[in-house]
Parts: sequence; C-alpha cells; structure tokens
Amino acid sequence: MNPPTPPTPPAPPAPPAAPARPARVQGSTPEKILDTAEALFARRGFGSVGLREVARDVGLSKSAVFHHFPTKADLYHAVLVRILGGIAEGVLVESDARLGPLARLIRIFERLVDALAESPNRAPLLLRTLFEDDVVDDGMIPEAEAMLESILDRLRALIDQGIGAGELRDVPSAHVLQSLLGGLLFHFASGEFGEELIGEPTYSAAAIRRHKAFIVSFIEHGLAARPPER
Amino acid sequence: MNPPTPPTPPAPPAPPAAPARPARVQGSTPEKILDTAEALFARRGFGSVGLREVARDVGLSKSAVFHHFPTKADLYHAVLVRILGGIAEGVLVESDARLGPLARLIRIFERLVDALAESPNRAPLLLRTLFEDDVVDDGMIPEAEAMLESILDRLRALIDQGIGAGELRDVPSAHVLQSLLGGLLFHFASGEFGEELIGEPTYSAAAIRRHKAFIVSFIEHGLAARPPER
DNA sequence: GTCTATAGATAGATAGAC
DNA sequence: GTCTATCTATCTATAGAC
Repeated sequence: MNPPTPPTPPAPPAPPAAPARPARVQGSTPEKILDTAEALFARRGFGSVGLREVARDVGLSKSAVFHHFPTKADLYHAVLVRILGGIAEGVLVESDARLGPLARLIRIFERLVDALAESPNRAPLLLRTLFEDDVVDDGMIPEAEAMLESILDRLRALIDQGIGAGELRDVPSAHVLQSLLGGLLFHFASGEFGEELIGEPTYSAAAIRRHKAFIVSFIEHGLAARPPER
Repeated sequence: MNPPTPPTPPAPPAPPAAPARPARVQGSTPEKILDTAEALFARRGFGSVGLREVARDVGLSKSAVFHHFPTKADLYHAVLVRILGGIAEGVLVESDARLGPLARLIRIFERLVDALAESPNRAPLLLRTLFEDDVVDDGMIPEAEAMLESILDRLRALIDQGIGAGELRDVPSAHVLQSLLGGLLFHFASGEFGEELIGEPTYSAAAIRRHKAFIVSFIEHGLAARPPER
C-alpha cells in the first residue's frame, strides 16, 4: 500500500512541475473538472453528487468550479454533451454505400460498442440520462437532445431501410431500437452487479468482445430475415 | 411560497372513511409510506429524494416517517424488497414440467413482463438499483440480494437447461441474461424518452403487448436453435 | 404514533479580496 | 482564476412533549 518512492517522499500537494504518474486528469482546468464530474455523475447520478466533492477531487474550491460552470446543471450538461459527441463520432460517420442496410447496421453497432467501451463513464451516464426525467427531459438542453436525436434517427433509419429492403424482418423499429439500446447500455452500466453476474470485469477485452458478438448475433439471428451464412 | 393554509382546505388528507377514488395509497401507515417512497425513488433515485418530500406526500411529518423506518436507507431497502417480492412471485412459480426449457423460459419472461407492467415504479427502481453502486452493492442488504439472486439463478438455469437440451443455441447464458434484462427493464424504465421514441405511453396495453411480443420474438429467433414454427 | 423543535452537516450559489 | 467567507435552504436524524 505504501511504496517507498525515495526521491521526494513527503510531498502530497505535488508542485505542478513533474507529474509523477501520468494520471487521467490532465489538460485545462475545465477539462479536469469535466473528467472528475463525469466519473462522479456516472457512478452516482446527478442528485447524489455534490459540487463539494467534485471540487475536492479536482483540487479546487467550490467557487473555482462555479467560475467555470455557473450551475451544477450546466456542469452536468457539459459532461453529457461531451460524451454524446464522442459517441456520435462513431455512429454518424458515413459508411460504405456499397454495403446493404443490414451490414451497415452491424458495423454501426460494433462502433457503438467500441465507443461505449472507451470509458466506463459513458454508458452509465447515458443510461441515467435517458431515464432520469429530472435532468434531461425538462427541455432545457436542446444541444444534448439534438445530438441524441440525430444518433437515434440514424439507427432507426437504418433499421427501417433494412426492413424495406427485405433484409430485416418486419419489426417495430423504434421498439426494437429501444430495447437493443437498453441491452447494449446495460451491459456497460451494470457495474458490480454485472461483473458478478457474468463473472469477469465488464470492461475487460474479453467481455467487450463477447458483448460485441452478442449484439451482432442478436441482429443476425433476431432481426435479419435470413439466418447468417456460416 | 406561503399559502395561507385556511382551516380546512379542499381536504387533501382525505379521512379514511369513504375512498372517493380507489387510490393506490391505502392501507396502514407503513404501506402508505412505502407507496409514496416507491414512486419517488423510482422517478428520481435514492440521493435525489428527501424524506421531507416523502413525508409531505404521505401527509405526515418527517419524524413520523423516521418512526417507521429508522433511516432513509432502511426505507429504500423496504421498498426494494417489496418490489422484488412481487416480481419473484411471477418468476419463481413452478411451471408445467411437461414443457421444455424453451417454452418454460418464454412463459417466465411473459410473466416477468406482466410483473413489471403492474406498476410503473418497478422497472425504474430495479434498473436504478442494479447499477447504482451506492445503495445496494455495499453488502448491507442480504435480503434483497438473496431475492435478486434467486430470480437470476432461476432464469439462468433455464437458459442453461435449454442449451443442454439443444433447444437453445450455445450462447453465454449470463451475458445473454444480462442484456435481455437490460432491454426488458429499459423499456419500462425509459420514461418520457421511451414514450417519445416509440410514440405511445410505455404502459399502454398496446405497448405492453408489443414488448412481450418483442421479448418472445427475441427468444424464439435470437436464442432458439430452430426458428419457431409458424 | 405523531407532533414541534432542533441539531449538525451539507447543498447550491454569491460576494468580494487578491 | 482562485480563494475565503458567507448566505439561505435543505439534508438526515434526534429529543422530547403529547
């Protein structure tokens, strides 16, 4: 628990000269605040996180945090928008037009899995946001809502195209998308419960690979009109 | 902010004589508190609900609430245990032994959908509990954890039996169960977001029917070794 | 069993010095 | 841009009268 660290032992408030460990919290002060707040909001939700704790973890006073983000809601929204941006990046990219809707859908969901696996904060925060009425649904964050909508529209359009092209069974696309997202997010958001259930760390390479395979398998077996060629 | 509170307002705290509407909040005082807290916790989570609000909605003082439930965590746990009991009831019942594992699995999931549809609080509270580390995972509520485990064990055993009997494809049962639960819960927990996406009230008879059909369809097409006979 | 009163801590947010 | 000090409101929880 206490490695010697001979060169400069008794220096807990390290001067900003040599960052001993290349910790995650780097970059500008707003970025540091966003990183810290993202982790806390993802773990415990909007209401259960105090700005006192955020400020302490960043190494600032509460007032400094308020200087960068005028309200707690603003901070949450900034965190959310940053995460949605990272996810939209992987989803909204134009895919190879030579592929059919089914193949494109599979590719996009593979990218979605990768995007969610990139940080253990993304899925929990997104899942919370989608079903916590308080924070998002008050219509106060058009930016985040527009980003979310564009992602969902893209996915739903692909499903509808697949149905139209006869590649997918005639399913209620919105309903399927909703439940597919639920299963997708829940895996990465289920924390200790999920790890206990599946018996390995949620974000291990093996679990991510298995989850991607599950999502693809669901699309191929549960949605595709014809079973995959093997 | 300060309504005068005349002697007898329009009578919000209806006397227990004639229940004008057969409202949900009836029964003993602890039951009333549980009903109220359940709705609030489901909507906003543990940390964002104050006992002040619970007490106000019940029509009691905070102290009266504390008399029945010594701590806020105790109240949450009581709510959780009651919900898990209602769900386990539908899941742990012995099913017809003449049916194969696949048919039994489908029946149990149909009952699970019904159990979650019974109250709009069940799925949100359960979903929250499963991925909020704070409330449940501290190992302080063996009762709820044991109930949850028995439900999950039952479902997972059925999947494994189905695989063993050749009725289901050889899938990682825990992983599939996790994602299936995620999709199942998320539909009923997604609130305004879900209603906007699928375009109808989540708990409407049509949406419930559609969700049940989706779950069954997923099992039949995505898990069963052979496609269903039509 | 329910109440008022209160304790002690913390919440989000602001003022103003530096 | 960061700080200390402070504001007001609320938090969980307790004490004690009735």
